[in-house]
Amino acid sequence: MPELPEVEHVRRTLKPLLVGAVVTNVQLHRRDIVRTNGRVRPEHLLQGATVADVVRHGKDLAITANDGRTVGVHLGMSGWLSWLGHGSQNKRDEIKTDHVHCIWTIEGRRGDGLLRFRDPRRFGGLWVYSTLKAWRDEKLAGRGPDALDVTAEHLIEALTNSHRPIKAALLDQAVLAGVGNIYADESLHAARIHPATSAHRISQSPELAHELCAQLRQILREAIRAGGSTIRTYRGVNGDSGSYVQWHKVYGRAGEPCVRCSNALRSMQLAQRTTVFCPQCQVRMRASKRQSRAAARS
DNA sequence: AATTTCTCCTGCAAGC
DNA sequence: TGCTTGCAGGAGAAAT
Repeated sequence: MPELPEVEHVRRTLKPLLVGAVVTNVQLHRRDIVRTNGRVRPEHLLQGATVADVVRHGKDLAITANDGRTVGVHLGMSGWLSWLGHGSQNKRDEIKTDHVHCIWTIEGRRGDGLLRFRDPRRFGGLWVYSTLKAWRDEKLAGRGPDALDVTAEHLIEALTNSHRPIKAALLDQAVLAGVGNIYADESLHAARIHPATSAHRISQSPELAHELCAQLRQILREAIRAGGSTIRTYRGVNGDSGSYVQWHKVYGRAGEPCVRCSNALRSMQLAQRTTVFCPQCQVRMRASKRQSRAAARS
């Protein structure tokens, strides 16, 4: 389940391998993994191009060429970009050849290799654009700011008058981009906020908004440093597992004692997601009786 | 209009 | 052992 830290780890690994390299061949094994309408030619998927950059916003990735051609990549739930170079250590990749939908042949300064897009569940996909700007304008349309750059002021502004649970708001890519189930739960626990707390309550308290923002950004930075979180299937470009799972305080730990207060962590369904939290030290802020009556009247 | 639920998909694990 | 069932969830569409 690649979220911002996993996608950023992929980007950082991929960038030095691809920038300045030439895409000499493209094999598309499944037409429908490219989500753009119309005919797909190898040139659309960068055949013949020299890679200029690998960029990211939230969970979205883009490989862009010197002439502007850009391929957007979203890993969805089970997407995996892997590098198979000369003398590659990527043994796992050599075994898993099923569900490989696209293979790019790369000739680069760091050596030649194959870049593969594998996605068993196909929640992910590829998008083609003629410019990087088109990717930003179309694919990123409606996305909130990248979670690494989000400010408390933005959260306050975006959550004013929002009455859904704060957890649902954090998962909404229009509010901020890059947070999924793992890092939503982890940041709410770190900030001692109950996941069912109404979002506008956060925006009413600058202190809480700043705390949530600071915890979220710190957790994301630490997770990037650890190479992300490997739950089941996620692997880095070279087949490496993300080690941030060992730092998870709540995700996947229902029933275990809270590291802060030793109370048993609980699990609940929220925004159609399994949500793990500590009922003891994650305080739910409820509306006062007077506010509830006022809300009922309006 | 804001918010929730549904839908897509496969692999894995638990239960019988 | 082999079957069925349930669960995992990103994000856009559909429903409320």
